[in-house]
This record gives sequence, C-alpha cells and structure tokens, in this order.
Amino acid sequence: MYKTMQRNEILTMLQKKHKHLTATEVYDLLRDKVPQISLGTVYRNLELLAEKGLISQVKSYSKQKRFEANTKFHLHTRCPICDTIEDIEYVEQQIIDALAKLNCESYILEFINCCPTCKEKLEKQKNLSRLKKQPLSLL
Amino acid sequence: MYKTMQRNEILTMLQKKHKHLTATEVYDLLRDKVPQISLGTVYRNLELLAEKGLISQVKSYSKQKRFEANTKFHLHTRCPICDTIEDIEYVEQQIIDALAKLNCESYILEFINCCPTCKEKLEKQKNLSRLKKQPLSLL
DNA sequence: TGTAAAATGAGAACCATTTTTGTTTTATCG
DNA sequence: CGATAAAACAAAAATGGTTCTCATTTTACA
Repeated sequence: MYKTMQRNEILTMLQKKHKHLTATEVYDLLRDKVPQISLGTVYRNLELLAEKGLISQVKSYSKQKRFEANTKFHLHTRCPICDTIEDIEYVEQQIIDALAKLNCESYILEFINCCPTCKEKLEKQKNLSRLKKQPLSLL
Repeated sequence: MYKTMQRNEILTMLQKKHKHLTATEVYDLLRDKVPQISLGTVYRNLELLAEKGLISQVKSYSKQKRFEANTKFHLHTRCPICDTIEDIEYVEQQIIDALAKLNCESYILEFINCCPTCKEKLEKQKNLSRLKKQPLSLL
C-alpha cells in the first residue's frame, strides 16, 4: 500500500471528525482541501483502509455504508429517520458476554433510537396536526 | 387494499416456501404461474404486505431486502458468503430479556454463520491450496 | 352496469457502489 | 539519479437493487 495524499487525507478526516461518515460525506468534506479528488477514490480507500484495519466499517442496517476511525469494539445506535449513528457509551456487560458465549462466528447488534433533533421535529408535527383537528371556531 | 391475484400469489408463495426470499426470487418463482407479472408489482406488494403485517421484512445487514411469511418475533443467522438466512430455533431467553429491558426503541440483532454448503466449499479450497504448495515431486 | 379508487405491466429513473480505462504517482533498484 | 513496474488516481461508464411514472386494466360497490 503506497503512501498517497488522498488516502492520508481521508484517514485524517475520519480521525478528526470522529463521526460515522458515508463515502459522499467524506468526499464533500474533502473537496475544499483536495479539489480534484474523485468519489471513486474515496470509495476505494475507505474499503482499503477498513481492510487493513486502520478504520472500521460501521455494521448497521442502513442503505449507505459508514466508516469511522475508532477501531475498538463498541456498539451503535441509529436514528431511523435521519440515519445518524452514535456510539453507545455503555451496554451491560452481561449482554456482550452472553452473546460472546454463543457458538456463532459473529453477530451484528445495533440499537434504534430517534436522535434528539428528529424527536423534536416529530413532537412539533404532532402538535400541528392536533391544532388542525380543532374546530375552526377555536383557532 | 383490493384483493388481487398477483398479491395473493406472492403471499401464498412466501407461505408455502417458508424461506426468506428477495423480490427477484419471488418474481422468478412466480413466473411459471403468473407469466405477465412485473418485478415492480412484486416489490410494491412485498412492501405493502409487510406494512399491513401479513408478512415481515427480515432485518439483516445484507444488500437485498428479504421477506418471510412468519411474522412472529424470532432471530436469524445469515451466511456471509451466499447471504442465505435461517431462523434461529433457540436463543437464550436471558439475552432477549436483557435487550428488552434496555430503554431503546428497538434493536436489530443478527447472527453471522457460514451455511453448511459454503463451509464445505471453503474446506475444499483450503485442501486444494495446501496441495498446490507441495513440491512437485510429491504430487 | 357505471364509476372511482386501486392495482397492474412496462419501462424509465434513481442512488449507492463498483468497474473500466487511460494517466499519473510512488517506491525501488540498477 | 533516472528507469521501471506496481499501485493509485480521476473521470466516467456500468451495475444492481429498488422506486417511480404513466397509461391501461381490475376491483369493489353504489
């Protein structure tokens, strides 16, 4: 694996953002600094970096692949609306242990929770539709 | 939701196969009996049937959506090579309970295990490559 | 039976990802 | 250092799964 500017920029971008980014997100974030970079290069390098263990691909039930710099084992929660992923700070060790004991090659466990932003939006929508159901005389 | 022949055929196909089928698999299986059916119709109905709770969409970390007739809660194991999905007959209740207790809206848990067919193929490959590494005089 | 809503088939469109192609960059070695 | 081969690149085409569009047909029911 040769050392290249593009690959290095992709890696450091993931490291400094510490987020769970898609290929297009990385691509858009890098365009200021590396204007000529192509989306294909981003895909290729994310794949390669993950293969070499320098980053990790988030295992989640969402359409777009996401990658992060943190390669230590941890679990994630995903917002079903905006697809944002957050690390889970703490899961009862009991669960991890029980899963590890099962004789299966591996497993994927992800939690689903509305993120605060989407939760708030949902609340606003609820209130709005409640208003609409009021008789006109009350508005 | 009107009663239609296509929708009914899709549902009964899933019920009698008791497998975890993709849209194209359903499509291909149905073409004998319903030659004029279109792939779009299959997608539309799988979506609709799942929405109405008559079938369920398998929540798994694979490219293609899969559907099954069994709507009762159960977990799955997936082969990382051929993507075949099998129901898990038994998971320690302790795990299910622990997961249910967490205050999260929902979760997705899937197990990864090579299916017997793919495991066998892997073994054969291993033996082959071992043979190739032998000095020629030994062959 | 007439009609409006729902569903269909065929194919176009979409979107994330992968592959292809010709060119450029990187490491290495004489 | 300069030649060379492997690796990586940019740009764009191709792919694959899925969704959407639209003109036509089917369904339910008044």
